[in-house]
Amino acid sequence: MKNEPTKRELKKQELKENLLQAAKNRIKNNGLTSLRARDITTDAGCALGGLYTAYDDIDNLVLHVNSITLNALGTELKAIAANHKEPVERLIELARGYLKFACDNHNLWSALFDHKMAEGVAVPEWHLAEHAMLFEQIAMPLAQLNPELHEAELTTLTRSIFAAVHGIVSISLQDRFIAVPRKELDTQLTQFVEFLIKGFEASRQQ
Amino acid sequence: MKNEPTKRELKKQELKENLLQAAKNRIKNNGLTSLRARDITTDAGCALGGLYTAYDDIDNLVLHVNSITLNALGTELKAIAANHKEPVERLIELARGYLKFACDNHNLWSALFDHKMAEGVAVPEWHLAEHAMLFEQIAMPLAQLNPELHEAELTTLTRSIFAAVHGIVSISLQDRFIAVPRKELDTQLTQFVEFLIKGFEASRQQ
DNA sequence: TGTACATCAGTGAACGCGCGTTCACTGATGTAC
DNA sequence: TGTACATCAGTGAACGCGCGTTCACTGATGTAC
Repeated sequence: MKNEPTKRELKKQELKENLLQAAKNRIKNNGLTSLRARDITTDAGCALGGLYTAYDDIDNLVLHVNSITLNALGTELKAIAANHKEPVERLIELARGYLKFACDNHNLWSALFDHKMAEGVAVPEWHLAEHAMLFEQIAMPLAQLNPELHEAELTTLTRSIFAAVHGIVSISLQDRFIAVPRKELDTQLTQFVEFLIKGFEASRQQ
Repeated sequence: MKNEPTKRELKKQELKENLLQAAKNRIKNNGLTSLRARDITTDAGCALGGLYTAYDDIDNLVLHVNSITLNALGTELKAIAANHKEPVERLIELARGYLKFACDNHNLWSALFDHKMAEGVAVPEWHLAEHAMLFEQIAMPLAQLNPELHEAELTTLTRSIFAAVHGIVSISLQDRFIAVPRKELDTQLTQFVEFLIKGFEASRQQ
């Protein structure tokens, strides 16, 4: 017969969840850099050592927070895709959605890119799959726009467009460079993606 | 009368230079993350404390290394600009040059972006000026392409193009994502900038 | 030029702090009868 | 259902390490006469 979750298992699950939420909120409010095990466990209401019964180490915990973030982003982008069927429009709205998400969740979003795995430790498979899901959102309208595109070309183009949009969003949100008002940034990004698609279509028609 | 540099001043200058080169080579070979004061001073042939007679702290030393890197990049880009007068071609070659530089000086180039100033400490003016010099290289051919562009538009467009190219180069050189062969990357980047300019010109002619 | 003193760049051992991780212990939960 | 024992999740003090920075000291360089 199927095992009921025991009281022990329930408590463990609850602890994991508490730690996860505590870590997420810490990152959200103070950024990844200042994340400390002691703060997380204090917030989660358990002892310092408790963290290590629930997760292998802090890296592992951060990975799970990033997973939540990535899925939240995925959900938003999928909603956008559902609301904009026309491919060009969809691509533009996806870019705008990405900017919005990055602005609204600045620290969580930064953690996605700032977090480096310990040397020689590979990113787990399930996390890579979550990345792929996002790329899929860009690849679909692109394929629709150019049905004759080969698989390899599509992958390449998807990557480049993501990287370009990410680059623009990224540079604008860094303190390193002069901040641009959110509204203006949105306009710029929209324009940029329009240029890009226009250029892409133009070169196709030659 | 003008003071000759004393023997003391000469030695001090030599020490500064040794430390600078040692730090640069450490970053070049092992990356910014694993940079340690002890390694630098060992390599430079001075005692640990010596570092603090020449530079305020490690951050300051890294800033000077980044300055060297930025100027090396600037020199290469200027040479490219000099060799390609036609604006579209020049923009493409600048992008390719940026990719080449990033590949050839991976760790030094990464340090440019990975290095964060200590909280609340601003990047010094002279270093910001070095940034501006690079943007200038992009802005010039863009202005040539569209003489009627306003100052603000030009700045904006320059930033976006830099950010997009940087994003593509950046994502390709991170271990996080699957590596793309250098040669192929070069082709992709060239294509991408071509699209961009084509789209930009098309939207101008409307 | 030579001597005696003053300065200060450079030394390196020691400090100090942050902080992730461990581990001997304990008390709540589970199991056997 | 109740009792006695076994297990193991969770505890938190202590460990350990890395590493930037300091500071009392010294020996080379500079200065005064």
